[in-house]
Amino acid sequence: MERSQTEELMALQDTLYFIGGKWRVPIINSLCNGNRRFREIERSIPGITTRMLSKELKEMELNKLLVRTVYDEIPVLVTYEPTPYCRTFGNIIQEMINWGRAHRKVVIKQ
Amino acid sequence: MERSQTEELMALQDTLYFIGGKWRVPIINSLCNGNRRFREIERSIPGITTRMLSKELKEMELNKLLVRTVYDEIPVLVTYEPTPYCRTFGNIIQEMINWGRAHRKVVIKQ
DNA sequence: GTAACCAGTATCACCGAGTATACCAGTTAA
DNA sequence: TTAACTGGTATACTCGGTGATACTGGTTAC
Repeated sequence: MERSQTEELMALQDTLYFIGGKWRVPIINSLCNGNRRFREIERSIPGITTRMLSKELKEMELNKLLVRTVYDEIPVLVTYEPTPYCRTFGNIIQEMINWGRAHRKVVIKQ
Repeated sequence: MERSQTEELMALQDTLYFIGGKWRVPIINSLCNGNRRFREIERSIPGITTRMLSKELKEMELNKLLVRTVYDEIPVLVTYEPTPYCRTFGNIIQEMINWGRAHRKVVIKQ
């Protein structure tokens, strides 16, 4: 019981660390919703800057959360494809959406 | 479809905003695990400082996530009790624990 | 020819979440 | 009487995540 409480907490904190900042989860969600191109993802997340999106996508590629592909067409075409690993986060995102809907209220954001 | 994607994103971002920092979710988890007293909660979350715990608990009381009760015993006894509203976050926490367990790996934290 | 799109990069600057450390008044156990 | 516990408060500091803004090189549509 004492032991399992500690183990639970560690798992929880790993997940929180993975979530990290403000944009990782919305980006995963956007990818899972079928958005693939840079500007497409950008438009699907109002408020995000190209800088933050670019930074996150790079990190997510390193962490095997997505595959970036450059097609040698003219003009150049770049796609971001979520990996199966990325999609394992789907349950949490769904629960977050459910909770957000259920507890909709006035929330002051900056 | 376009509309529902936006609505989904808003719900998601509300939840992320609610989670806020590093400590809110571990504290909710600790309360849901039955911890009630200040030092008890503090000990259940290695790494947290009294300052952060105090700050979070105050905010959570304002947000009706917990009820703080002072018992006029000697010595004074203070308890923090999670509200039903607080407990609605349980599903997300459980999913986070599940994900963290499944994707256990070396994660560099500071 | 110019405006708008794509896929980003480059700087600069901020600010607040989080850390570190010390302290307090009261109580209890050895 | 000294140490350790309870339930916190006070002060100072840091640092990195984020925002704002501008720019690039190429392409396409009007």
